[in-house]
Amino acid sequence: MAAHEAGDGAARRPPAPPRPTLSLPPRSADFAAAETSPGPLTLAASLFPDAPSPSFQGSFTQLLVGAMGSPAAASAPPSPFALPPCLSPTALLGSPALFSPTGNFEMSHQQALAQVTAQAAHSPYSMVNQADYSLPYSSTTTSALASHHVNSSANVTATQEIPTLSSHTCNNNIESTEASQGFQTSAITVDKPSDDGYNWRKYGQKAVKGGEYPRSYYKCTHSNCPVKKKVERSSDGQIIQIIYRGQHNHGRPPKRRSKDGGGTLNEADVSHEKEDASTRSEQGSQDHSGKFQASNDGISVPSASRRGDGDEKLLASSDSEDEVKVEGGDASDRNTNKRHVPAPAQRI
DNA sequence: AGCCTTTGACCAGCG
DNA sequence: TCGCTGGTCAAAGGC
Repeated sequence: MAAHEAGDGAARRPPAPPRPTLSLPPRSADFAAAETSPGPLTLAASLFPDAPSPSFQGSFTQLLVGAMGSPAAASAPPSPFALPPCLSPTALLGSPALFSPTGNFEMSHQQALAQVTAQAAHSPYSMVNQADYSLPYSSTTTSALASHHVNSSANVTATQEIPTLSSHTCNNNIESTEASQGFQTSAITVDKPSDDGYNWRKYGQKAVKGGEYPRSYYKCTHSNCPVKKKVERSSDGQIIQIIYRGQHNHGRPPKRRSKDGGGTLNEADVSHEKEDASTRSEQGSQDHSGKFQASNDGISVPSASRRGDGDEKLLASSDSEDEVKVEGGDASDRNTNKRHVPAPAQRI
């Protein structure tokens, strides 16, 4: 491999042809919608018109921050709970059980943890049964979530793709409250960051955050589909964070990989396909009326070195694009070092 | 043959 | 203005 690497650099780049796809305004056009959309709290409020926005917002933010395990949350009630995919903010929002009629959370973090972990246990995000989920969380992310559920911060920060969540599944699962139940934490890590039903092409990898976590960049291979995702892995290859950007402008393609028993669309696929269609149209309106944008770096990455370290920024910051962030693992000790290049990401 | 991964370089935003 | 950092490109190779 060194062969092509050697001559890869400057010779590959002729001097100056502007990159067609990159000659976009800052924050590429893919995410243009994000910039014109209201922030997360706006949507939150729109989802819960009955909820007095101030208290709701505060609670919502606290939940997010608490879930993220960010420094800001450290001073909050102990909140070592992890949000599994199903409990993305939107899922939470869509889960009336989590809210009092007044819009306040009625759950403690511990309660939430119980539900969360229960969902993780029941979640289909497993290597065994990787039924397609609308929200493309990786099985390995789930593994990370599960294995770290006690003391980790699994972040689910959602913006625009949230409507593709299979909230019905989540809500069903949320009924199960046995946190200790069935944590078959498969430590299996696959190179495919997530078999979410969509096809992804990796277009880049970079060591970020001091090189602790190699981040991989994926694009949806569907033509004209703007969706991208970033996948961060821990040194042991486990996915610790997935960040989705944009919306799929197409349905889930028929499964091609038969690795996990696929090959044909199973029932879940079909149902999600339908759901996708419906949620997409829903998204369309949502994009205009209010984009869920709880995600921002300040929240999702508990780091003192991140730009923006105040609660206010956590609340107000909305400069991130359409992102759905899934984070697993223990982030408590991240971001401490300056860049150092670790051993290359392990191939699994 | 076509698709995907790898990987160093380039580019832009930000402090 | 400069350096750092994150995001992306695109050739080469693999499957």
